[in-house]
Amino acid sequence: MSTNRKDIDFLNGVPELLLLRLLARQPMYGYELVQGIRLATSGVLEFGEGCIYPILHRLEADGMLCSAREKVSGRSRVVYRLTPTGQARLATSASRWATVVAAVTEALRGGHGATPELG
Amino acid sequence: MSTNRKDIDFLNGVPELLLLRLLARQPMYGYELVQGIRLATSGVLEFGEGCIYPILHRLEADGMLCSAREKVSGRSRVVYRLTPTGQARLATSASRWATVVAAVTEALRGGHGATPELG
DNA sequence: TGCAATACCTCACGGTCCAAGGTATTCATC
DNA sequence: GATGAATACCTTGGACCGTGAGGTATTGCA
Repeated sequence: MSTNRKDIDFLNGVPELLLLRLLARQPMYGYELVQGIRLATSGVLEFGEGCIYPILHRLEADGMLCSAREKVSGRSRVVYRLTPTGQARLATSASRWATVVAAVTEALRGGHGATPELG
Repeated sequence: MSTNRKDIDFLNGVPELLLLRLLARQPMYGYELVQGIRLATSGVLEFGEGCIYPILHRLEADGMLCSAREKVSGRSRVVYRLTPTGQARLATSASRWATVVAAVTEALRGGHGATPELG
């Protein structure tokens, strides 16, 4: 029976990577980042606040980000900035991403040596 | 503290995709698929049996694969084959993968002109 | 005989994302 | 000024995936 399991979406780690990338460009606040990811991917990827906020808190706890309440457009918002540690993390994370993409792409194209003898 | 947590590996759904792809080429048995993924990705990606076997069972339960005990090299092995449903799943899954990769790539390349300095 | 590799399987665990809810403020419309 | 939508932040529960460790049995080699 075909279960009603949702399709796997290949998104493990992607929200964190995109948050780091957006914050490398400029400081932003949480809600703005939720919209920012949608815009940066032309609407293809969209992550809810229940995904984004916990990641922001975790990254800050790990020293990748620092936050500050600031007035933006006359309103108090929690603005996040990338720390040097966070920049390093972005570099390694983006590199890992490229490695995985290259490996999967190679496998999908049906590289040659991929066939151990069945006999 | 920074690094008690393992880095996210971007591998959600990748084992299933690669299994479908390898089986689209030819029938294979479980242990062979474990090695096959390593070979097909030049050793970059490696998934243990604790990852592969459950996926094979689930895909078979969903009608994507069919299995049969067969004699290979004089030994009894569980050989898996891709069904038409599995082939369709491979197509949509590979397409979804390409979409995600394109979207993330777009976001990663997004305007890097300005100084990453505090705004 | 002993040991490694092959071959299949299961389970508990930690981690990630998602859906759904809660609170509070601002803004447009009536 | 009342109403509702959008903004803005947060937490919780659950589903699911991949990992690592374990179990069993067979085969091949020294």
